[in-house]
Amino acid sequence: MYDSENDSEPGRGMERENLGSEVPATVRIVDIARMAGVSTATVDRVIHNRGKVSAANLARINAVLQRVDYRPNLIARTLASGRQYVIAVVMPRFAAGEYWADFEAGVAQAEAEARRYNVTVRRYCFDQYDGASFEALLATLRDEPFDGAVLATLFAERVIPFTAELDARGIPYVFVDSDLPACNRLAYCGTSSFDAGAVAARLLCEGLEPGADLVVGKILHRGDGGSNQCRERERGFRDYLERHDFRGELYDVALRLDDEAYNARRLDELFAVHPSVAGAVTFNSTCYILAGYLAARPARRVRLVGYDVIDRNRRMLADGVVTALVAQRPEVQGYRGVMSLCGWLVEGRRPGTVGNLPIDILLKENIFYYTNNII
Amino acid sequence: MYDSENDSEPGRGMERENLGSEVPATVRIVDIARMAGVSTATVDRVIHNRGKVSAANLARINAVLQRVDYRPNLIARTLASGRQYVIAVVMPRFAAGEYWADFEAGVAQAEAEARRYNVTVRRYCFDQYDGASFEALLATLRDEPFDGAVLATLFAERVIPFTAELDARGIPYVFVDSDLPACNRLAYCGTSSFDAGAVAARLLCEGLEPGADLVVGKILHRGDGGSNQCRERERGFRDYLERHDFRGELYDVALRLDDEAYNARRLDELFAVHPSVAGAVTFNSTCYILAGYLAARPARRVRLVGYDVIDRNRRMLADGVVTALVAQRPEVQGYRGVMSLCGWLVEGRRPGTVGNLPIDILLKENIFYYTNNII
DNA sequence: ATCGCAAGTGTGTGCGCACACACTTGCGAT
DNA sequence: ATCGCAAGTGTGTGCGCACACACTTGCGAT
Repeated sequence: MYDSENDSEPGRGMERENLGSEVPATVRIVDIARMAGVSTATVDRVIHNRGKVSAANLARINAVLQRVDYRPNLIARTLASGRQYVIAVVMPRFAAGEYWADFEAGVAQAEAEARRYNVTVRRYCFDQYDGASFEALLATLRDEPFDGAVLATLFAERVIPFTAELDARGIPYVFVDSDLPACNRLAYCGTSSFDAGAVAARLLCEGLEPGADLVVGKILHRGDGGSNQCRERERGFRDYLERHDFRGELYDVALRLDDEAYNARRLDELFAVHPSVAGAVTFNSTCYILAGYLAARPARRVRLVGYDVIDRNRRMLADGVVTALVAQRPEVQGYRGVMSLCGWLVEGRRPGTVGNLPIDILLKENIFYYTNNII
Repeated sequence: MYDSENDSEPGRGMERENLGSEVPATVRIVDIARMAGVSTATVDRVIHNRGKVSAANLARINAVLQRVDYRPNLIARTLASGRQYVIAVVMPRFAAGEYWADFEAGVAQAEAEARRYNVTVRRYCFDQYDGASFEALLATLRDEPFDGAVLATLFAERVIPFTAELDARGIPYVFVDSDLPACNRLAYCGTSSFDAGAVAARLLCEGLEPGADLVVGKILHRGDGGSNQCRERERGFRDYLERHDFRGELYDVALRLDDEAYNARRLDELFAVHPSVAGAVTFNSTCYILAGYLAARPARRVRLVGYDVIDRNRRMLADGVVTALVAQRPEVQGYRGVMSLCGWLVEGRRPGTVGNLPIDILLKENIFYYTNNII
């Protein structure tokens, strides 16, 4: 049972003398200095490991620190220290309403909060469909000064060697979007892509009759095998089907971002050849492309599951064209990515290494409230 | 497209003189005082509306404030001002693993963060199944000093007159659990209970054949009509059924918290009389009671939907006994409830009045990651 | 014997703000 | 003519900490 009191509070300014061996409610550096019989500067040296302290004083001060459970006043620390930190956020460029716009909203909120701790955020954007642009951006970053980085891991093979450089420079980094456990990251803020694949599979299969086949819609990258995230989701998706004795076929169809006519031709073709298709899935946020096609052909009863609550998907879900969306709180990823780095730099507070976010399920009935995920 | 630069940063300590009519990167009170030709104290009076400023100076200072978009350094403000705030959190008493324990976790995190702004949190707990205990607690609160309150609205009829008292005392308050829009609350942090009822209905009906009947499990309160939250959810639930032409019957069954044998008897009886029952729902977190009964009788194929991811429900969901859970992020409610009040008291930052949280859907496939919802 | 230097140590200042306190001015009451 | 008082106004200090800087001490090199 919980029913505590939690009284207390400093009484600061009242008589703080004559504490004898008592530990005052809130301990300051001067208090420690007095208890250890040294000056505040020496205490400061110990607290910050600046060296130049005699073994005797070091021991004495550490003993006091131990005893009183000193917690520095971060407010005062930030005010006193002019230390400025720069956090680099490496993420895809985006237009309004796209997936990464939500991520950016989280970054922006973190930026506003982190400012008071003398932390500045700097964005570096690349083209998510062009690995070369990412490579070029990394080259730029080699000459940029920053104290920590948030890295979107879309191009996993290129991220990995870069993190080795960061390790060498002693710069901490946090992953978002998908994890690369092999790297020495300070943290990962995102969902388990593999399991998010399984969730999509479950949602898609729920109402499907045994013989049904599926379509997998894909947007091809330039010279790459697709984002790390999408590959992992697909693995999880197929794994689920396998474990649940799915008997149908999966047909890949390559779609284009901005070519509705082309997409319609490809899909018409596919449905003509395979009339048994009764479900469709995309492993990124472009499920609105398939939805747009299906909305115009209501006769085809196709269950459709995709990822990410961007405006266009949201509408299609509310309209009943999309069956379900699986989402991963991009704003939270942006917010936490920056804030976890901020906490580490400013306070030395180490975040949980793998902070897997919940995998959210959105249906027509609950989509309206899916917003406002950051605290 | 986003690809900004965001350079800048103070250069504090460098030459800050000779700024002419330029606005320095970061404006302090002394800067404003200099620009307005007054002392910092006079600026301080204007900023805090302390009065005792001549009309001429007032106008001049306000003009400067307008021009430079002054943003007080909250760090410095907090450090300088010894002002202490107390936030009262009025919530049900709980045991580990119960619903309100999650809420408390959020309160605790907020407490830790708010401490640095000289904000103290004080809990006041009542018995959620006993309206009289709530009434008694409110009586206590009349003599307690606090600067803001977070109120769980289980006993709506008793909360409403109390808020009138708070209004009279000029104390801001925030609702959690369920909203009471008629009150003058600073904010509401929680889900739309009505729509959360609809979500449960959708999840329950999804795989149900037309003629199936439903059971509604309830825990009776002492001398009350059930919590506001539960009543609203039930309204939403029934509304959904009506809108979707549900033809079956709904049978209420009154269960007891700690009397397994009793519950089994009542349920055996009910299923004997109504073998057509194929779905069950509870409108609070006690769905594990029904789940425990059904787990021991695997022959009955009953879809079961409930609320809140407490340990016992989580286990039953993972085991496949519970079909789905609807959840409302209690930790976030606790966290935001306190923090929104904190922001208001310390910074004068007004939160959004109705911050409806997302309505979360948990299935066997995504329950594992449902944790860690606070930032 | 003298100097340089590393290892220790303490004093003083400022971060931006809030607020206590002292002070000035002018006007009405006596 | 003098006093009290309200309305304005400014100076000074401290919140807890970081850090620049000056200083002392002792030892090895010359």
